[in-house]
Amino acid sequence: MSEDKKPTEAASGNFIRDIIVEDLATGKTGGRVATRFPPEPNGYLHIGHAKSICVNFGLAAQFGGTTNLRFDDTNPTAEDVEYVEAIEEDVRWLGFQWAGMHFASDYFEQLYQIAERLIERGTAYVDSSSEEEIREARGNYYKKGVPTKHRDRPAAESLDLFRRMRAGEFPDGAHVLRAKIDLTSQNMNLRDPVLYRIRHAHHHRTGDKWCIYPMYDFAHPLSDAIEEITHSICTLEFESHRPLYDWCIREAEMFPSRQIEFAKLKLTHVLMSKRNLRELVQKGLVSGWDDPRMPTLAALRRRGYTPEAIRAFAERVGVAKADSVVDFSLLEYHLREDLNRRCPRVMAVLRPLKVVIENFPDGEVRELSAPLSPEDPSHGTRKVPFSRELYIERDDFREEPPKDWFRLAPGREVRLRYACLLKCNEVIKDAAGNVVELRCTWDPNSWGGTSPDGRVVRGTLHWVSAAHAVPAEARLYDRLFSVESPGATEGRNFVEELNPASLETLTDCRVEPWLAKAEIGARFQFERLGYFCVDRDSTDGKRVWNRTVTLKDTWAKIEAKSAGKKPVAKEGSKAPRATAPAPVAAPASSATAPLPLAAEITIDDFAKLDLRVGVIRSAELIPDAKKLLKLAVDLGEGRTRQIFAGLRSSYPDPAVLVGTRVVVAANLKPRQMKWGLSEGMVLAAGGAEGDPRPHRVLTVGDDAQPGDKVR
RNA sequence: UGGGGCGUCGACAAGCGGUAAGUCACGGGACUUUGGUUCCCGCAUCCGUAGGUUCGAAUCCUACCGCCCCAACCA
Repeated sequence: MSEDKKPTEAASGNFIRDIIVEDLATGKTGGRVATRFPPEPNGYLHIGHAKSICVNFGLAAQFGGTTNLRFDDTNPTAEDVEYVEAIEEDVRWLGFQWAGMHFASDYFEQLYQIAERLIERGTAYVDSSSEEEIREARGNYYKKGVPTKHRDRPAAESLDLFRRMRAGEFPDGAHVLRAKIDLTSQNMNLRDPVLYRIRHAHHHRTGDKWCIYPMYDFAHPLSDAIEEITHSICTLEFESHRPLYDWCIREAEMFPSRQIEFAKLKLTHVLMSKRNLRELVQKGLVSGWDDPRMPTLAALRRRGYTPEAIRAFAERVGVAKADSVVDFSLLEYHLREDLNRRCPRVMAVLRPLKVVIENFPDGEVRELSAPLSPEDPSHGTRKVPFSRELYIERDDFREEPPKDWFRLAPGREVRLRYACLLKCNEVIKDAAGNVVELRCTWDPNSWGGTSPDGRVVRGTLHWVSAAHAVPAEARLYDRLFSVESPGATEGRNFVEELNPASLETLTDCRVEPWLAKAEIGARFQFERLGYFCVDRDSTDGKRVWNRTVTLKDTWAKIEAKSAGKKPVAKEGSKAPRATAPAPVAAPASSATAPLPLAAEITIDDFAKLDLRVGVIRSAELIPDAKKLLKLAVDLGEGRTRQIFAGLRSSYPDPAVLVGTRVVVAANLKPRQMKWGLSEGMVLAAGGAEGDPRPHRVLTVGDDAQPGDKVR
């Protein structure tokens, strides 16, 4: 990279960048970089397209090049103007500007002329066979293709037919123009691919001017060539089309655009195919293409995602050729990062619980000035009213607080953000026993929220003044699917994998008065809750707030962990069963350490494990391994299995394990380790409280026989 | 019974013969008037497997294994 045009961002390179740098160095493209984003206007753009947009526009921009927006509108029966406008809007929203906007249909005349030339040269011919006949003659992966009877028809005859095809003399399917390449090619795309077909259909741009339309494989390379695109970046599935791409350009003797393929973006917990998305819409499982739970750009925009976050995400994901599925949490990370930087902080109570401050004068209203961003003073401040009756979040009060709880509870003291310290004296319940009100007292010396005497108050709660807060609706969105790969499980429809809690609508929320006139699309952080934006369903009287994404919730994690810690099977417990819905020991794929249950492992996954009773016949330390023990486990299979388990720290003297009846995941793929093959995994659980040992193996009663199934 | 592509930490992903970057996730800690942010620390003796070449291999060679794509008049 000795020349001036090098990547501006020193981020790790990618292979396309390398190719461009190389091309620039050798002057292959005349020092020019031109890319294009070529959507077919037959649907809405989604997050997967966003990556492609970022790659095309990003790469060109990085090298001072240009990017065209080109609609690949060669199939009139599938396409519509409605989509071209939506696509334009999405690209613009993402923050990109195209150098030129084109349509493949603009080139129809040119393309037609090229086709005629091919016929004259004898490299294309009109085939009058039926679709089935052509398919049959084309052969398959193992059978070479054979010519149809029209392959050697004189050029003049083909030309005449082709002109009459254009003139509309024939019905759909009567003839087709084919490239004459190689019927015996191992690449099916080269077995005389169809170049033109007859379609008496109205085109969204050319109207009824044409009744023959070029195929993608013909139109795409030539459109690239016409626009002198230097690097035509597309996805992996077009790799085997590249020889045809090159053939078309060579035969047409045009600008040598080069096709480069990369892996398209896939995300966990998300369905991206047009077919699946349409099904969600048509079945009414979502409210529409821009339902904030959809992966379309229109939906993400409505949900409150920012273009910056999506671009940063795309950059981080990288460009490579390996099929991959990116963690949804990576997208959320970039979203939060951007939102954290830009959003003002405000207070809103989603599930109100009334608090009456008994020692605060009735009717008095104090106003406090609170910063809109504790970190960035440039956001300014706003006024927040404070009075005798407030609302706090229901979730912030527990009558019987768990361990480590530092929010409100009877007799406990918390801080009301920016206001004061507050102590709960009494809990008022309705006839049904529901908590309906808290009677509290405040410390008048703590105004502002400071501790007057240095006493430590760990919890800080958000709140609103009951009389001043404005009612609002909140739509709490979560992932649409509860499984990592929706639709991937055999025999199960993705509809069954929808997350039943993907939308929770709360209609009785209260937000601080400053928010009463927030504009549609405006984004805020509701302190301690998440990022929200105003939905277009809002009315003057009532705003509707979309939750874009929650804040990270360490407390939820702590609570989940302590709930999961309840032992499913204690050491020496009798029955060989692990019935708890939240098993504490998860099968680590690496068998290097029995981990506490990782959140990604679902109950379904756990159910797939074949858990069997095994008796440890020998156990020894591995001299050069920090964590591993080498076990020989008898599963009643007539031999022992060798299993490496990360239990060394828990059992410094492995001899005590010999003879122990343990639970073994028997159907895991054997894993080759440095010291040999590990053929399974011994389940272990986190130690009981106070137990210094990190893990204990799950054991079963003496009556269990090696090989017994554990349920 | 064919052709093409790809296999590096739980997920992405650098690396291009000189001895495994980074990010997310995860775990631990500091700080904190958001259990947020921020900041520290930890997290692949190993690069699908097996051989080979080399002083030296994730990088080169060979074989094997696994996954993805291709037999539309879709794009």
